[in-house]
Amino acid sequence: MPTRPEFDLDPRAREVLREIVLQYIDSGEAIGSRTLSKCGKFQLSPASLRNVMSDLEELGFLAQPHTSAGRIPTDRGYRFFINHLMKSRSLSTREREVIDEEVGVASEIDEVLHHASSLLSKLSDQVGLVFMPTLLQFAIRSMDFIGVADSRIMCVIVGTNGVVVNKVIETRFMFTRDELEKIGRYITAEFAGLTLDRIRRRLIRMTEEERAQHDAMMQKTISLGIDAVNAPFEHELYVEGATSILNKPEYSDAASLRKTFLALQEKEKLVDLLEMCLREEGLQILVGSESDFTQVHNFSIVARRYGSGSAPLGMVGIIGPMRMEYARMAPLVDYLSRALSRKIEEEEHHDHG
Amino acid sequence: MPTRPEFDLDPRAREVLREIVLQYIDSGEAIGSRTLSKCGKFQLSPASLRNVMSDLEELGFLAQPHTSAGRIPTDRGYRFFINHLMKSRSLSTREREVIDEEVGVASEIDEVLHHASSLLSKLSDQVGLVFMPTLLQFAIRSMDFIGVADSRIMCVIVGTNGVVVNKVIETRFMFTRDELEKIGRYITAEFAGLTLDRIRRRLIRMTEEERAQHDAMMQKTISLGIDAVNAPFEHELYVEGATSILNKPEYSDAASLRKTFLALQEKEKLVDLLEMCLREEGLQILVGSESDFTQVHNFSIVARRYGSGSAPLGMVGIIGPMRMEYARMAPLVDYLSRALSRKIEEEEHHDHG
DNA sequence: GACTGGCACTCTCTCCACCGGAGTGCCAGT
DNA sequence: ACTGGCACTCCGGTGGAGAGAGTGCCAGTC
Repeated sequence: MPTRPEFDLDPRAREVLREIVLQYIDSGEAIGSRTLSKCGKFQLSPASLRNVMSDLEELGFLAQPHTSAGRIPTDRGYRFFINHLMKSRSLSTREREVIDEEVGVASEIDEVLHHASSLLSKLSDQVGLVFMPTLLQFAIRSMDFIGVADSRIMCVIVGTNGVVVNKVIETRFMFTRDELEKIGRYITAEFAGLTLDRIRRRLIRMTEEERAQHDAMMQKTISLGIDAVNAPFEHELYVEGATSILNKPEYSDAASLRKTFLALQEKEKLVDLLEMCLREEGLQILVGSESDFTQVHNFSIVARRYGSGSAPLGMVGIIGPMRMEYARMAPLVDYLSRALSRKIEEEEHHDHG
Repeated sequence: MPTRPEFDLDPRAREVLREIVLQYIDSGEAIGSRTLSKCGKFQLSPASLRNVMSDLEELGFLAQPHTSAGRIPTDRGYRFFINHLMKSRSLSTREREVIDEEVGVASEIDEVLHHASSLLSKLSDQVGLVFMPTLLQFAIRSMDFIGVADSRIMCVIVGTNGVVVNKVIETRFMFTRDELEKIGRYITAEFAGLTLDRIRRRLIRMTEEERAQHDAMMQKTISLGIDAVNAPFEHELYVEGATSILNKPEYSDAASLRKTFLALQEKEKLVDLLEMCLREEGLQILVGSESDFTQVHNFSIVARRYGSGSAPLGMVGIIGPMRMEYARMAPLVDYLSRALSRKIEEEEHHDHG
């Protein structure tokens, strides 16, 4: 027995597996040998197909819900299908248009990201995900401060990629409007183009250098700058279209609906997962048991990084039951993430020019 | 037959109705004469109670799901209960503490409002609502502008009530950083304390007056000001805790769950409804048929205005099945809305001082 | 040796009949 | 005015029968 049995599945077995996965994705019901025989793709009797299916079950690609039901794919079956058997459907022109328009028209990247999750959800009929992590490798174009109340300052950071982030911070000092403008101008002039992380380190170094000089204004500037950079820019995770799971037969009973909704509520777990995915390049597909979270809830995730090549900004993707149309989801997520990335890179070049 | 039959319900019938509503709210099951007789509050036999119940049914306060079931309250029954029979439970100290802390601790009103809906949802075990309409009667403390890209300016408006609103607007002119600072300072100095609506009208008047003078800077100022005020500050509606309906027996089957989730998704309808409620002062309770939206979905809404007395800022409340603990929901919503209002008024006074 | 038909078996799902429980309305009696 | 009794209705659960779908295995065929 070879170490990687999936690579020497004979062509017929591959075809059978492929057909079972396709039909199961389509119908949601276990596939029996008779059904398979009647579909016309094989010139084999049910009995022969039973033998093939029995082999596939032994290899762990198929499983039976109960003794006398047809077979359904296992996680491993899906995985093999995705890696070796799937033929990605190309996007329809309509889908392409919808995405291009949504991404192209909106002026703010923030806005696009806000909408992207529900767009994705609509197009895929799954739950759309958009994740924007706290990025300390976020290069800034400008930083400004606006007084909101005596000791509360709103800090607005514009990134070189056009993303705008704002956050109210609590400060120790009081600031006049003039001071805030001055500080904003100073920090922007001094640090534009640097990442938040580097700015932070540099400011901290400056604290030490300045301590001797007793320059009150400089102290306030540094203090505010550090506060701004340290302020927890929260992860943002949009989970949109949870209602789409209401239609899925796998969640048709009230109990699993309940479980599933609650699972999608647990954003921390999803954030952890997406943060891990963020390290990898290219389209990623996680099936069931391939992560703790997806295993527990029988989810699959199709996601891809977006952002300029050098500095990924976040993840877009979909989450849904393991039985999903991978062949359609893959290009969809892929295309959207590329469209977003293109938009972001345009923004950056626009900035340099 | 009197025009308002509910006012001359004899005391015994009132007590029976009250008991039926209470028990039905508690159990969710239709109440029969036997159950009622056994509860001990009436020294009557089931047969006598049947007569009373039959009367109440004729008057439209009770209904039978089917011939041989007990009775459940109708919309009208709930209404009578709420108006004349309900004894509001006072909040537990724990509930009071949780609300006080949540409202007191958070520094930003925005933040409080963000959290208020999920707080309310948790405390009530219903769906929490927080609505913040576009308010043209929004008095400002300051207005500032920050360049985000060449023709895109982020406008940050701080209200006298401490609410911070920000929005990116598309402009016709290009602005330097200096110009933006100048404009912000000018508008803040000139218009602080006025409502957005008055600012808009004044700016429009100024357009006409200035047209002759050819002051480029002034033109840009007015143009940007008008853009900022006209920019659609969207209604914000937070609908939190939709998962709480998963537990309610009235939505236990998949079909009604589906309908209910989709209904809560239709935010426009909810916004319309809450906007209407905004006109009324004090705690409002809408039961089933009392509005189109609640009728279709068998919802009830308990909501109350918040904001300073003179200028209501929005609505907080809960939405859930008609069978809800009105006696607990009413004081809960009431207390939260008062806490929010207090917070907002503090903020305003703090500003004047 | 690969494929096929046949057969006995298993498991689920649906339909239907049945019955108990709960509740009602009505009536006669106190 | 209230009560007990009685016949009736309707819901919900239970249990068995039977159909349908699928399997495994075996013996037979090319």
